[in-house]
Amino acid sequence: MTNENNADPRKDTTTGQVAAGDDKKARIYPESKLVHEKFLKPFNAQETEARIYKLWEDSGYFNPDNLPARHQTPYTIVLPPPNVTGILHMGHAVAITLEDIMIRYHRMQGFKTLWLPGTDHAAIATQSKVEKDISKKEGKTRYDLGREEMLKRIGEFVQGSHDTIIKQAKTFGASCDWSREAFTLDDKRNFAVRTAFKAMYDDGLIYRGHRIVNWDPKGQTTISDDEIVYVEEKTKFYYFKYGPFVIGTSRPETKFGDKCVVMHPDDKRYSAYKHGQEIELEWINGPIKAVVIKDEAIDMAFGTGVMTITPWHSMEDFEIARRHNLDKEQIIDKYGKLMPVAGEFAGMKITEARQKIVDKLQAKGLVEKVEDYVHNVATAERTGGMIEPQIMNQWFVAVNKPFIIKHSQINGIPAGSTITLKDLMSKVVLNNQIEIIPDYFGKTYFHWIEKLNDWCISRQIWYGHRVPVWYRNINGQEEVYNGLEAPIGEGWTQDEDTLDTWFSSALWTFSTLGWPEAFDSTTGLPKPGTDLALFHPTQVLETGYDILFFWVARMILMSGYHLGTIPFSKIYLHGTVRDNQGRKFSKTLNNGVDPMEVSAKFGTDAGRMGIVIGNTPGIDFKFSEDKIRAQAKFANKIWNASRFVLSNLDDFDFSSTPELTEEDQKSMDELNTFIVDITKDMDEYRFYMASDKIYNYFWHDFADIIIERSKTTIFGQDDKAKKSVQYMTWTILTTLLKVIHPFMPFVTEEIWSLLPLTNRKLLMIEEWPKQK
RNA sequence: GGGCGAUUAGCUCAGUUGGUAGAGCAUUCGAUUGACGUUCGAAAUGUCAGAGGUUCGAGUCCUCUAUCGCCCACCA
Repeated sequence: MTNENNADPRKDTTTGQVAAGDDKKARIYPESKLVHEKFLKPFNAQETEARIYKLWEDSGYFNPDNLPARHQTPYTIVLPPPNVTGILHMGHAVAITLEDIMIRYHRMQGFKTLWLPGTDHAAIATQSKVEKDISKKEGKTRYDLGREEMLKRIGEFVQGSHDTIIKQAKTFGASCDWSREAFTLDDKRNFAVRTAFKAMYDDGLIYRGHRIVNWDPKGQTTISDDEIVYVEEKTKFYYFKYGPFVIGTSRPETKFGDKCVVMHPDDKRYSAYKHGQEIELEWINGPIKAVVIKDEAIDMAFGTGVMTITPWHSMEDFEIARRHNLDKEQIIDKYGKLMPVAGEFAGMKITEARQKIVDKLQAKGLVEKVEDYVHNVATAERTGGMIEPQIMNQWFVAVNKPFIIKHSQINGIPAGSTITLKDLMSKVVLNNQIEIIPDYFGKTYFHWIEKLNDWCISRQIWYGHRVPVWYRNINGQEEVYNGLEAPIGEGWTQDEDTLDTWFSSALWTFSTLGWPEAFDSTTGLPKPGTDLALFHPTQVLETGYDILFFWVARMILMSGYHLGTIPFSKIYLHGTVRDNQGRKFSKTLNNGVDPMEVSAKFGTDAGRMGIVIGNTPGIDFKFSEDKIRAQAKFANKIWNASRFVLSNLDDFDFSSTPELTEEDQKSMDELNTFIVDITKDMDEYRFYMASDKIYNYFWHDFADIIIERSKTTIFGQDDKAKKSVQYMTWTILTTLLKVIHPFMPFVTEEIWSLLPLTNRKLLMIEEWPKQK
């Protein structure tokens, strides 16, 4: 990382920062009135940033309500709420930078900009993090502590994470309206969740089903299909003699309850066996009776073309059993141990039982052969636990069930029409009401929707929104009640489960803007004058492509259903930030980079610019210190060029408009062309390109050519030409400071504050340069 | 198995509707006591993964192939 060729001992080769206490520069421009003494040293980001951020915060302009009158048209972004599981990493820094660029640009363009911040309680992720910490430090489980104490501990942890996150975001220059900050688990959001749940329950779109779900024995909770991560596993594939058949399996431990042997109806090898025929055979714990089932789901080419089924613990088997109305028996309990049906193996963990079962079958002469086998096993994203499908009572969102939409402003979906949630999700992207950047992610999106099954939303953890359903049992008759509040009467108990964290984040674009209070259910429109009416739908949703399904799609679902609108008109997807070798940042590799360190070392402006240039939407971005270091130099270049321009304006009349020389006029025309070009890039969300052009134009056109050339005139005798060049350099400098500001807000605002301006405003609310 | 993306200078990547190949970092040579301790000028390095096609013209559009990466999927 260090530059070994650099022999200058005064220079810190790691950061490029100049050692303090050297006043050499103080002698160069003692006579220039306009050059503030701060300019006598290189730009000092560390001294500047906190002070400038305070200036912005104190101005109140982060809050759209305080912006000057010219700001009328709303422009809204909701910050993807970071999980309160830890501190922000460079991926968050990219998001914050891009969103801040969008917000600052539009604020300068005169929009009424709202960037609404918040944090996400991240249910499972947070609870399992705190559980791990407690287990490590105190050797206790959540059951030792109990629900109340556990939630208290999580609350304390969350407060700490939250404060760090906010501090980090501010350090990175985020111009969020902190007065509107929200949390996915605060009271207002909880009310929004209960309201949303009830509406969908009443419409039959949320239902309780006794269905097969993804059970995580480690986390002791269900998870949704999207929270599964497939991990390649090398294991054995066993062939067992099963009466007259040979069956293949990778999971001998599930085979106790298998009383059905299934084959394809067209499989000629087994045409002698008829559907429904009973066969007596010797099995693990003695003789059993098995029924022959013919089903087209069987792949004749795989294994022997015959399999037994375990409907309780396999999605596919469950479906086969459902089709033929077969018994379903539980073999494995929720702790991953064998049930009494396993006989002598009961109570054993499946991992240890497997080999013992195979040994027994071997002893009975029932093992045909064993092969090596590589397959993908389902694990839980957060805990890493091996998913064990189980049949359970859980809550689901029905995505394929037709319902009548009450209110709709969505193109092609009139109010009162019958649709499904799936239709809702695909239509708005299909008809371009929502634009995805880059557009090819639309294909991925549709692909996902096509395969989408009902969304399991209940979780058996404690941290989260409690399922707003109450039960009571009177004379063996179960009553179920769903409402905004607990029912009146004796004997009701609330559902123990909590909701998937994405259920509350799916409401984020409108739960943060005053929904449901701000929504008029009679007209189907937001009540006039409310945040909801003003700022929703939002303009852009900027996030990583990795949560397109988890979050983005579900926001579209919820906004469409509850408000009859799109939640945002653009989706900007940034890539994953990787290290300079292209590896993901991870705790095990210990290659993480803390944005705070980047700011401390190179300055926030450099950090922001270095992660924006060349960061194409949808494409993974490699982080490198070299890129940041180059931009730290750029910040100083802006600083020095500003000093030079200022130092030659002592005798300039700022209220004058001198006649320009042909050459200076040409520079002004080129500036205009540049502004036109950049503005187009900004409007079309090509920040990776705009930033690169800005860097090049400032350094290699303005500094290297225009300023260099101006020196002859500045130090020459032609007074008219000098006035012209002074005007031209001053105009280009002030124009460029505005253009750079969204990208590098601190250094530009600091310079702006040192300029001899009349009618001084903060640069952050100056007008974006007009193109001629 | 299905889908998506990438492949451009030594490294990291831009290249917007097709019009003479670009930047940063690294390298080499030179300059630099009137903005720049973080400066300037110049140089070198590319059959734009490969093959075919469309076109007056292709890094860019189409087809196929290769390699790498990612996402999705209940093959027991």
